[in-house]
Amino acid sequence: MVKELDKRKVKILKAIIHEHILTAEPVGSRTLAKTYCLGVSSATIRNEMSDLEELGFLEQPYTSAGRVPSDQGYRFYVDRLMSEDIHYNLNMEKILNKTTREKQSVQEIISNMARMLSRITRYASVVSEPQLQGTKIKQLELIGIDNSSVLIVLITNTGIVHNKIVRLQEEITNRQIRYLNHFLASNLNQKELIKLNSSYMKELELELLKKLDLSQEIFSLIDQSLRKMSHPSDIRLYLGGTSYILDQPEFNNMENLKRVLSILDHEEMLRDLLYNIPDNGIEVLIGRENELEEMKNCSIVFSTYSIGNKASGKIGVIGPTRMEYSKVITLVNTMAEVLGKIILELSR
Amino acid sequence: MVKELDKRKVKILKAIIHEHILTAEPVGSRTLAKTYCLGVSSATIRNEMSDLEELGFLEQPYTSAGRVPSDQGYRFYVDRLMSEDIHYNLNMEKILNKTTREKQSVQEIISNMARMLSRITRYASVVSEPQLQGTKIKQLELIGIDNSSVLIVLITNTGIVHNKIVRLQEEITNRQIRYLNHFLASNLNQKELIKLNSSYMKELELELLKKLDLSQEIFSLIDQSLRKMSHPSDIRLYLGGTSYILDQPEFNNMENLKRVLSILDHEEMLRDLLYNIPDNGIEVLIGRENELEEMKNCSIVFSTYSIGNKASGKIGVIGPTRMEYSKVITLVNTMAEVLGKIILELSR
DNA sequence: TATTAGCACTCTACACAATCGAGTGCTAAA
DNA sequence: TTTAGCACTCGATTGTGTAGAGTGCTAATA
Repeated sequence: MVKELDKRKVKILKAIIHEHILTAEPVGSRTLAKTYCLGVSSATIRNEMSDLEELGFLEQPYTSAGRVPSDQGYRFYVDRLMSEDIHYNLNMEKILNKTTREKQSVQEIISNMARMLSRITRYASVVSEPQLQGTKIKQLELIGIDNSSVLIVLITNTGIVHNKIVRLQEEITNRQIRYLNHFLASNLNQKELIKLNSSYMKELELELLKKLDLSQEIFSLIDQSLRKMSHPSDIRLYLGGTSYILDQPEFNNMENLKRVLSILDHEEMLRDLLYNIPDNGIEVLIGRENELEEMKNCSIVFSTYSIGNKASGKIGVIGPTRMEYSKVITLVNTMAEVLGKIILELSR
Repeated sequence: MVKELDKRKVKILKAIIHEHILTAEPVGSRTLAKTYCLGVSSATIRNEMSDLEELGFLEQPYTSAGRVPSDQGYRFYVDRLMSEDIHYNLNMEKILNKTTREKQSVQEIISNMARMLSRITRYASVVSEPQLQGTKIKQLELIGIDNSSVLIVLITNTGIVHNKIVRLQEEITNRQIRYLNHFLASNLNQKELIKLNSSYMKELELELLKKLDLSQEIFSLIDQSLRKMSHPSDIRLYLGGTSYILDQPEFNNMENLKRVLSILDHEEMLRDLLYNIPDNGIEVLIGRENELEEMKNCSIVFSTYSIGNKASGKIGVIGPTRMEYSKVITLVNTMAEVLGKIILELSR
């Protein structure tokens, strides 16, 4: 689809993108000729720029202004040009390892990661907990609170703890709870959450009822809770650095700003956004490439972190289209890797 | 300290405050004379306004502009004048009761409360979990995860669940965990968290070690975790409607906006702010009355919700100084009451 | 003595014009 | 094919004038 660009066009496009990322202003041919050693005059550059615009890589805010990279321009940059720029020094990994490998719960680590990521990039960051879908139950245990309510505690092999209080219509004894715990431990521990479909659960229920004189209420509540806890909407999101958005000149405009912040303010929207990102490695959505009209001036750089070899959670950054892609991408990649490793290690 | 104002001055001050809350603009004498039936001419109002300014209740953005209420002006309004305005219809309570009393955990209810509060007031809202300080342990239970790590689950009588994974240097058997659970249940359940000072815990530790062949490690970890879980910094805050701030004309100015949003972005700051608010009923901090320079253009209306008769958590609103105090105060009050009641009911 | 009409004055906001300058596109020469 | 040169465009900036809302003061009035 994309026509090949000759070498000089590529060079110029790249220079324009660099300059624009730096200044946030439209880039003109003279500035370009002066500050970058392109070996041609501004007139030539002008002609090339005109071509690049026609090809869709650049945009002109108004006649006789400089050019600004289009979404397609950034896309080309990210896909083809950027790799040459990645010199970003990544002993980062060591630093991350050190600072996060203190005695912390997985959830604390994730929250810290979000904070760090936004502090380093100066963009807003979002990190999700590991999905429960792909993970196994490490422990499922009931704790009796009083004679008609119990706390269901789910610990996954990824170290995430979920809990839910359920209230029963009828009473339950400690003996029954002990039996249930025993039963659940032997039938559910080490099972993958995703395999607990309703037919399997039905089977278990029947088996349980044979052995224990207890109405089906408690079991169906456990079933429901498990379903709820492993539902995407129960996965927590951690965000950091929302207010960095304000530092970006493109959001000096109240309209744009309001749009973006209202998305970050609504967790369910954010969640939708994340879950529409495919799971394969790093994913960059530039401008209108994401489906939210409100985010048309934003780019989204997200990676899936994996625990072992299971796709698991998302980590990434939301910033203006004029983003420092090379830095952000390497950083997000590294952090995704480190996060996956840390959680894996903790879940050993 | 505050000189008594004669009746007419009060009437005028009140009119100005009303008008300014409505329009967000400086209020002039002519407008006032026309729209409010004050029975005097604009000239008289001018004189009175001049006096009110001298007394510190009004401010003038620049010579020959209208007047704007000062912090002191709002303070006077809130303390002395507002009560007459509270007609805000509060079958609210019923609505809240209905919508929130579904099967939800305390944490979900709190989070919903924050959302509701901001949606109704159109200001940013913050709700904190109940403090752990004043509450009792309902259950403290260990769940073995593998032979060197356990999950400590704390359930308070207010229905809040905290948990923490601890990793041990040495191994621990299921039998030991069972014994520990038994021991903890009989010694700690129903105890107030605040009474678990170190001497009491020391005592328990000695007693435990007599009976169980286990190093002191696990017990001191439990002790630490309890301390950490009941520490203020572990109490979660739920905020809602951050982006409503953008709708307020006083925050069209980027500087102000950035200041406020960066506070809302930093949980620890917010926490400080909340914890400096005294615990007696509703508290209104107007403009510079709060100690954060960044929030000098904001007012804070917070109430402490109580569970039974124990002061417990905070619920409230952050908005511009030009706030609809009467509405917000009644609303926050009601929500605090309802929230307290719901949690009490759930913790029965 | 308190109130008010009247008036001069102040200051912002807004609209309009002039100017500047960075940038373009085109043309013709190298 | 490249480039120097030039006319042209258009936003940003600056300046000027005006309208209007508001004030404070003074003198007249009840």
